[in-house]
Amino acid sequence: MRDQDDTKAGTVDAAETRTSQPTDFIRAIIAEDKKNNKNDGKVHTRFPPEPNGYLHIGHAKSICLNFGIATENEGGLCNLRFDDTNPSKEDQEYIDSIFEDVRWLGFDWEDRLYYASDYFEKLYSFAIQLIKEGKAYVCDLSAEEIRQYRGTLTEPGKDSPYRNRSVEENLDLFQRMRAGEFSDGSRVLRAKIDMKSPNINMRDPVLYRILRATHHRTGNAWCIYPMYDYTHPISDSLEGITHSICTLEFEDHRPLYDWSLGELDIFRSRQIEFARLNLTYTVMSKRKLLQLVQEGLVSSWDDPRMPTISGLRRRGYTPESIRNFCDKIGVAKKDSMVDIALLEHCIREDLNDKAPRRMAVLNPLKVVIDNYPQDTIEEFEIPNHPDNPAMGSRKVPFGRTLCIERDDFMEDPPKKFFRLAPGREVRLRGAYFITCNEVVRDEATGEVVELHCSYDPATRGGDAPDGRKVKGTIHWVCEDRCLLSEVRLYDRLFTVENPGGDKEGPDFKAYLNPESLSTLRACRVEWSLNDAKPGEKFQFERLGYFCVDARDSSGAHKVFNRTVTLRDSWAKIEKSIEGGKKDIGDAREQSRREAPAPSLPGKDEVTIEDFAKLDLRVGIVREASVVEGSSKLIRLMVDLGEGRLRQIFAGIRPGYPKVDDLVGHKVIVVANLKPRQMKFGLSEGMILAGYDDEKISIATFEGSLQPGDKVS
RNA sequence: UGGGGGAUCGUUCAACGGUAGGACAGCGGACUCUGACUCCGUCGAUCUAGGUUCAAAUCCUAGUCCCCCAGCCA
Repeated sequence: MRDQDDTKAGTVDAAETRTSQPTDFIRAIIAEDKKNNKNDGKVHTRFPPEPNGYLHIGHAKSICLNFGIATENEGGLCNLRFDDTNPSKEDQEYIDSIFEDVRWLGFDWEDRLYYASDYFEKLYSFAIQLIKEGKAYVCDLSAEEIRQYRGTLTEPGKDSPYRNRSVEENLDLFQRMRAGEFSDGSRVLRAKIDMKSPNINMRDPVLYRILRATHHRTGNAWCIYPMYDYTHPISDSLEGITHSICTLEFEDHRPLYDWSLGELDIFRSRQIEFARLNLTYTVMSKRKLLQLVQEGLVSSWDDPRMPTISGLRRRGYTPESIRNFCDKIGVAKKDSMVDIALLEHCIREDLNDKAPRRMAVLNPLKVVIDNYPQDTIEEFEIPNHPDNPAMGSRKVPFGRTLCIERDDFMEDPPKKFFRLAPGREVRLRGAYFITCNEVVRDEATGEVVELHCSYDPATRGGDAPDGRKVKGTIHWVCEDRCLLSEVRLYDRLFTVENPGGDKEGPDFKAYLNPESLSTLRACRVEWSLNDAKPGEKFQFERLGYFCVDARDSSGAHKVFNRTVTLRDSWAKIEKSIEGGKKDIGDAREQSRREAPAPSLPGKDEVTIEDFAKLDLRVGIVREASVVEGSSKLIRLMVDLGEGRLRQIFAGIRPGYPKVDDLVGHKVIVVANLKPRQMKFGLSEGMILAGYDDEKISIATFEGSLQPGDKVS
């Protein structure tokens, strides 16, 4: 079994690991109920997955909530119950994965494992009871007819012609449904409630359908299966669930939930709804995740790019980090989209303390230390953690030829580059100072293939006795004493924040990130990693956190998954240089060095820093139309390369009597403006334009710049 | 246009008639044998319009916007 150590966490007390005391409206309700001694002060929750897919981080939120509430309350309990009422979609494989995932997350249902299918017989009896009391009837309408009779959102439904069958006939028919006398879909059992209810769920909802499918637990014992809306409240009630916590979309099912318990006059569980978790740059619906798996867009449910628990586990996430994340996101009723950066923060926070440090070179560049003795290997004792001596140390071999990261050398470096360059001295982490003397390139391609350096023997261990400092420390491995490994670099699965957000327009798969996985097969990693176990986690210094892939590694051949990069302030500097902010950056430095510039009379000044906050982007006008009811506004739909168009209202109609002329123009858009709600709609940006009292014209662009490119 | 929900910094969660606070992200700086970590600083919000009140994110009225519901799925 993999990740044995993590699995042991199965007995942790979630209340103990809680770093703060989050309070939310659900816990407030429960506290209030306890105070009033409702249910004799007992708190009993449940986590009720349907075994038709793998659990994902959204389920983790629910698991942490339900099990968390149980452990926080004296005597509180949380059941695990499979909501297995639809055999056509469910599978034992999913059940097994759910066991593993819940346990791995650190929660324990003890002896309280239940299946809705265990209640089939009781559910049937309750149905008989409803029929006898005239509260349910067998309906012979086809699925299509039921839909028509149901009415619409704005029109009431019509009573089924079978609604007033006698109790005897209903009883007979329902018993024969169970006995298998009727074909699939030919009849259903419905609750008799109110076809005119404004709540569609109350328009005589279906309770049972005929479905000949082999159930993963009950086999072929049944050919009628109860519906969720009927099964769930009764299951909760039978288990004595005091607080039945579910997601927002079930809010308007609550009247039916309450109806079932009320009409049957059994223990009243209370349903409470909260907003499900959405995470940026991923999808969270089981349907979409299943699609990714089935269409081979990812390798499996536990592909490390998946937001599934098993994917996160394989990626190198720890249960603690996920629990902590669930604490931090809170619980509320507002639809929300949590920044995946918060998840990344949580795993960094955890692994920073736990992960031993190692050195690994992903894109090797050969370095020869010319003044180092031939055929000599020495060993450095390097601590496993800079702040925690208790984590010990390991020996790292060093020799005349080394590998360093290609990115750690630049022939013509910009000012802020602190790493190796011709004539520069840097520290090899834990070893020596070296100075680059010569660059060897491939004659044909011009590519740098080797560096010749000299080392200072006096700096052994990494410090210079003369007190001289170096700006940079880089990591390295000994070329003759290292491991050749495969490293998989993962990035976000989608290129847009909300890939499932388009109701019209492209399918979510159109936004898959083609660079979500890059596999490096010629990485040089430090010798000691030879002993690394599947699932074991490390920090590769200066690169990120990595774990040994539990599926594809074998003794000699190791595969490392990058869990998450380290925070990288150099990448930001680099990006700002490339992104065309260079001029502004330099100007910023300049303005700091120089005395304040003389003020311009009569003008309100903004600083260069203020101006730099504007995110100016190239946009292409795709649509333009006049705004009825406004003499000035034109409504523009502008392409900023974001995979959707932005609506922008611009007061430029006086300059553009023929709005169609605007279509196709490249314009400059202030892209990071807070959207403004206008009378005519939301305006998501501004277009730069020039004007005097009479004329107005927008600033347009020629040339090869593309939508979304930066302008400065 | 039926019913059910929801609107607070860029994001997310608080504040329950009495100083709008935290976390993440951003920005700036200090420190550093990881451009990591840590530390310090900083930016930044109550959907709109009225009303009640000494005092409103919170109460009232009227709007606006967003989400969910017409499976014999859950």
